[in-house]
Amino acid sequence: MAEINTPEEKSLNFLEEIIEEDLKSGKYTSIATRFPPEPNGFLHIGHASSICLNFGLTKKYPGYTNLRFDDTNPETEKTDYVESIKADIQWLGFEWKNELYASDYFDQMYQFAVTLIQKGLAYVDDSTSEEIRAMKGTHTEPGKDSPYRTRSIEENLDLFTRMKNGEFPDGSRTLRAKIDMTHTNMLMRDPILYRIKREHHHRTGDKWCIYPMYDMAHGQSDSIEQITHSICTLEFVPHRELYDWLIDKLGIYPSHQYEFARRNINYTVTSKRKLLQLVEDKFVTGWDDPRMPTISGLRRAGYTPESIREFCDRIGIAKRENMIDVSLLEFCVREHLNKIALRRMVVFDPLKVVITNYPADGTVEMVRSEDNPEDPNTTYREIPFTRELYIEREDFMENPPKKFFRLAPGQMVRLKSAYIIQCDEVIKDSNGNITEIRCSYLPESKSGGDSSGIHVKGTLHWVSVAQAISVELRLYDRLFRVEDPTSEEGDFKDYINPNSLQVISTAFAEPALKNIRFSDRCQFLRKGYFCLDKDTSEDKMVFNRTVTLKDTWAKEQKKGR
RNA sequence: UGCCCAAUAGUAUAAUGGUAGUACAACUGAUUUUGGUUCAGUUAGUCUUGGUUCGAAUCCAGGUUGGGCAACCA
Repeated sequence: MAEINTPEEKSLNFLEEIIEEDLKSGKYTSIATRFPPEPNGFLHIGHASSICLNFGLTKKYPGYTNLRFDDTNPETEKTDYVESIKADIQWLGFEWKNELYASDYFDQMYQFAVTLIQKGLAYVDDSTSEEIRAMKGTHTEPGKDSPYRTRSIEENLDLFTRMKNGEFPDGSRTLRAKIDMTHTNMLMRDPILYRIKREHHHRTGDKWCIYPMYDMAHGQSDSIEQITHSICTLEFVPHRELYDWLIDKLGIYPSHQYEFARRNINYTVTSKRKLLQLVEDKFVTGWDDPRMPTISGLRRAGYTPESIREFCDRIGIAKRENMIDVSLLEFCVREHLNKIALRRMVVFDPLKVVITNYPADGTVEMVRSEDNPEDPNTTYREIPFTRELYIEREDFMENPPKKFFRLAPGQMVRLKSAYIIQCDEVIKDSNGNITEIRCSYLPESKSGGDSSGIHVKGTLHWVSVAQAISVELRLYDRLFRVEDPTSEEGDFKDYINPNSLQVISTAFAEPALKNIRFSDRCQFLRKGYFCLDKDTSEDKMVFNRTVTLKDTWAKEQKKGR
């Protein structure tokens, strides 16, 4: 990526400030961060923000970022998810230093637990989960000590070993930290460190029947990897006290946890649980459905890594609750696509136009049009122009309102890269439906050599009937009809946008579209940005709409109504 | 009636005791062979009450509002 070396005027976010201070004071000479996904779902746009943050920090400052799968709950975790997560991070354009797993450290974590027992800081509790909950107290009442809290170190050591050896049934015993049952921070009221769970682990198989809890695993993994800045979301703030307590009592490398606010985006949801529901209940076709806010969904929709990185960069990071306008994401992708997309003409809803003064002998005239007017070195493609064309049905009105710059009886428009035409006659069927428009063209108005002296306000996209190829279009819109489906009454699924997908099975495209590859991005003139979908087959090309073009005319019409 | 975190235009984010700025959105206008792009402009903000100070978005105190915390989830 060619970064322009302008003087750094952009202000630092609060983490960059902390890091610069740490570097300046000599606390660290380089930093280490990690991205710690749990492999139990697909990555979404919120994760992209965290990825850009963690990897971005070590791109900006000396250091590196590890990818560490937080796989301490074998019940929900799968290798499939590991693969999709890796692919998504790479697609976003980031490289991790080491690919690691919390499960790599199970032996060390077990030793840490033993150490705590030996120091009299952990004990085996025989209480049921109901009993533990009951003794935990509430926000306003202190908890009560478990009757097993005073067991001897020897007994705890023996019991914990036997827990590991599989001598006790699932859920019958836990290892708990011995802290303070009256602590104002509920997490410090003797948190559970280890539980018995006979579950096949995606990496360690059946080696273990006890697994560490998040608090016993995360900070310890950070410490083992000597992570300097462990960045997580705000809901982990109360965990920091326990994070620090464990590192302190264990006397291991002091990683530090910092928290930022997770990013929320309107008109969508970003909770793995809800996303999973949308997939399972078939509201979408899969995790990579282009309407999903997952990285794979955005990728399939045609978003570019550059545009997502730009978006994450623009929204920044902070510690306050937020709801980001999805229009910023759309702005970022339009901004990038405008620079790189190949211009093509596709008619979504055809209306036949016959140029009555054009030769009726089957003449095919090739006109030239730029692939991208934004590119000073643009290439060109040839488009066949003939007597019979299709234009967009919405581009013609028999009784147009004021400011309608398109085709209407007696009105003139330019056909992009071709000629100016004038509408002479409207042909209707017996039901009064318009079936054809008869026009005349101005031969001297050809693009590139226009000597007609006539200026028209409207330019239309078009395709030649005989040479048109038919393609399928999938027009995606936002998944929800309300900004925040989670805060509405009832189930969030009640607020799904019923028109989030419109399929046009036969649209008419200029022949050059045939040569489009999967890596290409297109702008269908006046319609939006599109990319080839994986459902494309030998007989039919399928295109997904990434985003529409800004449409001030549509806005104008809405105001009128 | 606990503990923790936060509060700046509609949205997001700067200003780190000294001119409240930027981007998106919205709205005007100019340019345009895409009603796109580009360009120019407009609207719009420090939660509240006190205090410290020559001076407060910033520091302090009280209040208000929003969020998190009582899974053998992460």
